[in-house]
This record gives sequence, C-alpha cells and structure tokens, in this order.
Amino acid sequence: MNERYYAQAIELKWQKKWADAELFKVSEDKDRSKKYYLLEMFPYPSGNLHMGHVRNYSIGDVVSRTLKMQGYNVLHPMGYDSFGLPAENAAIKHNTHPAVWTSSNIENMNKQLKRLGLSYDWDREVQTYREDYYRWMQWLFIEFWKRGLAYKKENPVNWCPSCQTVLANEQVVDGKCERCGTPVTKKKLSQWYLKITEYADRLLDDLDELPGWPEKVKTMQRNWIGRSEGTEVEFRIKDMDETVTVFTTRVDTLFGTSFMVVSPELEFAEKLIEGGGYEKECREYQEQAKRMSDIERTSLTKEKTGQFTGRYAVNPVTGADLPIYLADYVLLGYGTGAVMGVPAHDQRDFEFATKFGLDIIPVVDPGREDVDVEHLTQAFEAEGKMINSGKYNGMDNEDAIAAIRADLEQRGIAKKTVNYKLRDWLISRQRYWGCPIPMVYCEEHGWQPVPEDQLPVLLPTDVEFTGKGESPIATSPSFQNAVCPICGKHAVREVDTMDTFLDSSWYFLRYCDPHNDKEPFSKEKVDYWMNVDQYIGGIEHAILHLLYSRFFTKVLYDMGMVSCSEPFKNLLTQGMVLKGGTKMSKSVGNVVSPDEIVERFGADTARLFILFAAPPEKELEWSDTGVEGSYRFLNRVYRLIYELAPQIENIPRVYTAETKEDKQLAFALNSAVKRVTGDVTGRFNFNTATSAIMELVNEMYSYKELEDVNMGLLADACDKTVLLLAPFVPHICEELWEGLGHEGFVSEHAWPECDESALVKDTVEIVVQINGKVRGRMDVPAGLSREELQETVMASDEAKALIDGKTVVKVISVPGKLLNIVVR
RNA sequence: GCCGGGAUGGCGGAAUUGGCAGACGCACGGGACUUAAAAUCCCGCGAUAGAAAUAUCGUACCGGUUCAAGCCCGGUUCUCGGCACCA
Repeated sequence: MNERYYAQAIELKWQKKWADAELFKVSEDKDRSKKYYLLEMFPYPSGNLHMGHVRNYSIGDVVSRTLKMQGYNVLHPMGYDSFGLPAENAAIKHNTHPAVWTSSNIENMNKQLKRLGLSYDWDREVQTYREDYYRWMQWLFIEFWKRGLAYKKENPVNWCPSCQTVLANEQVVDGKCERCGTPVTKKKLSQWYLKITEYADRLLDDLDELPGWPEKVKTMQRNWIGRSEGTEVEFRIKDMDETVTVFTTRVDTLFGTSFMVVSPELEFAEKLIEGGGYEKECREYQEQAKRMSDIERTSLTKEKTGQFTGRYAVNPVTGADLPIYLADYVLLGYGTGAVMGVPAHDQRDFEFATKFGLDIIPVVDPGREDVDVEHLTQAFEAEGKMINSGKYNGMDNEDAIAAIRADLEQRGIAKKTVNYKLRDWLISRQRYWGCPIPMVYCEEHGWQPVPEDQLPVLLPTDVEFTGKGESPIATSPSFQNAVCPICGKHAVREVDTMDTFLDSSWYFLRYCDPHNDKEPFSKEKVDYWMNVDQYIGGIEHAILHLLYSRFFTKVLYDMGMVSCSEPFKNLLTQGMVLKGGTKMSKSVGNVVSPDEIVERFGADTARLFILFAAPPEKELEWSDTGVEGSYRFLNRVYRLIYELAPQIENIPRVYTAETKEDKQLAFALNSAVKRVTGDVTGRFNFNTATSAIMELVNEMYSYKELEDVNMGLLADACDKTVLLLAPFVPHICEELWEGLGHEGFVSEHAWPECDESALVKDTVEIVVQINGKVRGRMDVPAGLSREELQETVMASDEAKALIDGKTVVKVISVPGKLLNIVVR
C-alpha cells in the first residue's frame, strides 16, 4: 500500500484485475429466487459520455454491486442504441459512412465506461446497428405484420423539413421536431404504422399494476393514452342521402347543438362541399389550413376560423337545421373528425358561435346566482339541471347522458364509444441509418414480408449521402429490386427504415440472450431474467420509450415469447445534472467533461460526488468545490486505513464493546451498516448512505486517538467501512481491502450484517419539554415503559425545578424520546 | 386552462411513523503545525439580544387540528415539470 492515495494507478490496476477475473460475468445457472435484473437506459453513441450518463450509471452500479455482495445473481448489461440520424448527418458532413462514425464513437464510449469501473457483463453488449441485432428486429416486425399489428396507410403525417423525415406524434414537441426544433408541417404520405391503439386499454389498465413506478410517469402515460368515454351520434344531412357521425362526451347537451363543424381534411368534407354553393371559399379554406404549421394552428391566441359549406345537418332531437362548417379546430385523427357545436357548454364552440353569430342555447343550469345561463359571457361547462331539453328537463345532466343515449340507441342512431388520444405509431423514416423494413411490394400480391431465410435485409452500401431529397437508400437501384415471395415476379423493396425507438423497445430482452442466432432470444433465458427488477434512466423517456417498450412486451407476451406482460417492475427516473442552475450544454458553455474529472481526481471521486450531492430523482447542481470535498473524504479514508493497517492486520475481528467509547463506536458502526443497507437497496438515497459512512469515519478518527483502544473493534470497523464503501467507490476499496491483509476481491465479499444488539443503548437521552418547548435533557436507563419514564423524570430535581410553582395539567410520555409536561 | 412535484441556513441537502429543526458536505471565520505556503488537525458557523449562561424568534405566507406540526387539514403566493382546440 502506497503512503499516498494515487487514484489513477489504483483504478487502472483493479479494473484490469476485475476484467481478468471476469468478475461480472453472469449466467442463468443459479437459483432464480436470487436473480436480479438491473438495467440502465443504454446510450446513443454520440461519441462522449456526459455527466448525465455518469449519474445514471453510477446509480445503477452502486445498486448492482451491493446486490452482488448480498448474494444476488445480478444481470447488469450495457449496450448502444446505435442507429439514428446524428450518424447520418456526421456522414454527410465528414464524407464518411455512418457505420464508421458509429463504431469509433462506441469504441471511445466503451473506454470511458470501463474507466468509470462500472460492473457490466460486457460479454452481453448489444449494439442495435449490427446485423445480428437488426436481423431479429426485422423478424419481429414481420411477426407484428402477421398478427395484423403492422400496416401501411396514406395519411397526413408530421414532417420535419430539416430532418427530411416523418415523425411520430410522440416526437413532435410544441409543434416542433423533438430533435432539431424545426416547426413540423403536414405531408400526405403512405407510411408504415404499428397498431399500438389496439393495446391502449391494456397499456392504461396495467399501469395500476406498477406500484414501483413514479406516479408522475404513470400520470403522463395516462394522459398520453387519453381514454375518454362518450357517445357517437349520427346526424342526417338535409337534402342529401348522407349522414355524418360525431363523437361527444356530452350527449346531454344535444338539445343545445346549434351548428356542426368538420375538419377541413376530412374526406367526407368533399361530399359536403360539392354542390353546397360555397365550393370556392371552402377550397381556399382547405388550402389555408394545409399551409399552416401545427404551432400556428394550435396557437392559443389564434381566433377561431371556419367556412360555411352551404349544407345543414338535422338535430335528431329538435329537428333544427344545423349549418355545417369547415373549421381547423376540429382534429382529423380524433373521434370522427366531426363535432356537434354546443356553444353554451363548450368554450371552443362558444368562441366559434360568437364569431359567426350562431345561436347559443343553454341546456344545463346550475341554479346558481353567479351563473346566468341566458346571458353567458363564456361557456358553462360544469354540472347542473337540464333545461330546454323536452322530456329531460329537470334531470341532473349527468343522468341525462345515459338517458338520452339510451333513447337514441333505440332509434339506432347512437352508440357508446371510447376514444383515445393515442394514435397508431408511425414507424417509417425516410432515412438511411436505421433498420430496413423487411417488406416488398408486388403489383399482384401487394405488400409481402421478406422470407425468413432471406433475413436480414441488409442496408445497401452503394448509396450517396447528400443530405438532400429522398432517402439515401432510394439512390441504390440494386436494393430496390426484389422478388415477390408468392409469385416470384418482380417486386419493389421498401426503402424506408424503422424508427429507432423500435430497436430500443426490446433490447432488454436481447441482453438475456445476446448471442442467439436462431431466434431473437430464448424463452427459457428471458423467463429466468425478466422482468427487469429495476430500470434507471431519464424522465425524458417517460412516454416514448417506456410506452413503446410496454407495448412490445405485451405483444410478445401474446405471442407466447415472454411470460411477463410488463417489462419494468420498478422504475427510477434520475434528475438532470446542472451547472449554474441550467442544464449543461455546449451553447451555454457550462459543460463539465467526465474525462477531465476522472483525470484530475479519479473515477471514484466522480462517482462519490455525484451520488452524495443530491438524491437521485432530484436535479443535481454540479459543484467544483463539492468534488474536491469528496476527494478529500477519500483521502481521509485512505489515510485512516493506511495508518491502522499495520497494527490490525493480524488482529482477530472478535471483541466485546466494554467502555462507553467502545459502545459508541459499535453503535456508529452498526447504525451505518443498517442505514447504508436500507438506503442503497430500499430508498435509493445514496446521499444519506454516504453521509452515514462519513459519520462513521469521523467517529473512527476520534476513537483511534483514545488511550484505551479495543483493537478487535477498530479492526472490524475498518473492514466494514471498506465493505460499505465498496459499491460507491470500488477501486479504492479493493486497494484498502488488500492493504488490510485480506485475500480476494472486496467486490465479491459478503455484505456486512447489522448487529442489532449494538444498537441497544444502556441509557438514552430524553428531552424534557414544558408546554411543548425543550427545557432540558436527561439520561435515563434505556427500555423504560411509558409509566416508568414519567415516574423517573418527574422524580428528578431537574423536572421539579422546571415545574416549580406551576400546576401540572398533563404529562405526555414518549418512551425513548421525550417527556412533555403541560403546566398552567 | 388542466394535471403533478416543490419551497428548510450563505449553498447542496438531512430530519424514514406527528416527538430535540438544520445530520453530512461545501463555503466562510478563528486557531494549531510550518521560515512560508499547500496539505492536515482542532474550534465556531440560522436570526436577534447578551461578555456569557441564556432568552426570544425561526422550515414561502395566512389560518386550523394537537400536549407537540417542516411533516396532518383549509386557503394563498411563488416556482419547476408535463399536457393542452382531444369535442
């Protein structure tokens, strides 16, 4: 053991020893009741780790290493989500191939991860861009297709003019492209979709079976799925042999309907426009709506717009003529794309009716003085009694929903329905660097999957990266030439690639069986490891990745390929790493590079600081002086062990705590063991776990200076301090463990147990309160009952002095804690 | 607008079940060691008054429940995050 703490040398030494000993390699051969699957979200290979990664992976590593020491068979894998646009952009910029850029980035990040001393089973590394992975991605896509869960359809879709590709709804944030911030426009394209809506109810309901997920994430998913129960009502169109159906959650307001609005993109709108007498105006309105970006269209400040079609629908209960308008506030993809306008009870309809001078008919009256339903200044959306509604008058409006629906059902013009905000998942991307969609189009047989024995459909290499126009794959003539698997005639291959979120929707299953070349994964292995017991990653994936992975798992469950229907049992969403109160970013210039910290202080210091500075779910403010503090602490531990090691090396760890100081140290030691155990594997509060160890170290520093030192106790405290710290700062702990004269790796040693008897004190300090205010403290024997405590304290001179001259009204006695004397 | 968090010293944060508010660390101040500096060690560190013992106040704000409230209840302000023309 060197006199000084040389972090670099120690860390490289032990990293090599771990690798040589294959310390973190796991297999399925152990008792399944002791298996634990710990997963951190795999990174995109951007080229460099940032502090967010360091935080994510440090958290995972502490948990993984602790569980390993506790005897669990821990699967702790790592890999790369390595398809995606940045590689393609880099290829265009540097005139190279995305694969070259990606693999060199992975190489560098692998080096960085290994330098942090993370306990991954590197034999299980998964890289989604490799053929051995995307081959099974294609296989799975075809299985989805066979089950009717994949289809191609022409629709107006979100289009990012900058990325030159379509985007899923989930990738449009505030009307802008999630990745580059360019306003998204609409484009009508034929695209592949996955039928996630078929799983909407299960995705929603099963959230209740995830108590280990943050409420916030579950709420976000519930809102995103957006289940809403209502009624579909069919309206006859006047002077036409047509009907139009609307969806409403408020069928109780049917008598208050005074107009109808349809989405300008709705196909049925064409029938209404033609011969309505306003063809020209309607075409213009449609053009105008098409040109607008989503931001403009959904802007809050935007006034309602619309165009009368010249047509009328007939209110099925009043017989009134309802003018039909085109209006862009009606969304095409939700409900039926047509809405009944009830201005008195819907704010949007109110604004529309006000602008176009349409009738406002109140049909729900709360009977409150502050609401005058005859002279509304805004829509009244709350509950009340029915008015102006024929035989339903006087009913509670909530009851009227069922009553009116039942009557309309009798007439065959209504039915109860459920709608979701969730849309099917658009997965086609007009880009090169992704998994090719393994489908070919035959004039005669339509879309057909590539036969299994021809998988994988490889990405072509004869392509040009120009960054302009169509997908680079479309520039490869050889790629597009294919054969129909049914008739053997010429077919055209799909040139779009898959959204990379598909790749990450099942990578956690591939980790269970990463080298399988017969199937995506063996059921046996997946059933051994799944579910993921603990998943750790950023909150930014609350909807996208976590919803898609749940969807995939459910489909695979239905296919019989996995035995669990939810992938992630527990979820921890870690907070961001900030500096100067804002997220680290190049443009702000507040980025702290992990390499730099590792170089100056070592990986252990970086890990310790990041775990100590804040609880994991909270944001973490980076502090350079705080890092130095963590480094100081490690030096302090190192010096302590270095000084004591020669004296205690041959001391048996057998002892009885005799003196008051012995008992104090034994108490500090065992409460640290208890605290760290609970904080690391229970609460995930690594900040309080580390501070408990700091307290123990402080205690040991004072203890060793005493004249009467119990060497067995001190030796035991040294061992256990190193054991407790090992998951946090593994390299220095291996070195100290060796320095203490132990054989083998501390990383493989059993986790220390708490000796509860050391936590039982002979005497306890009791707080004496007068009227709830602390007035004194006294030591009393431990274990006194409520009554005994009261008697002991009340008999003391101290208490008598405090009560002096006042009348005792009541005494509250809390054993082991306090005695509150209420006086007058 | 709707939904969900949060607000504790100069700072990050602790207080696990309603029971000593401020653990641990950072910063700062004082001291020891040193020719000196760094490192290290010791002491102090919520506010006000006081030489001190000590007293009073103090967990965003107002009110309530309780012997006792950072924690529970009602209301308010500020703040962060998510969703948002979903009929």
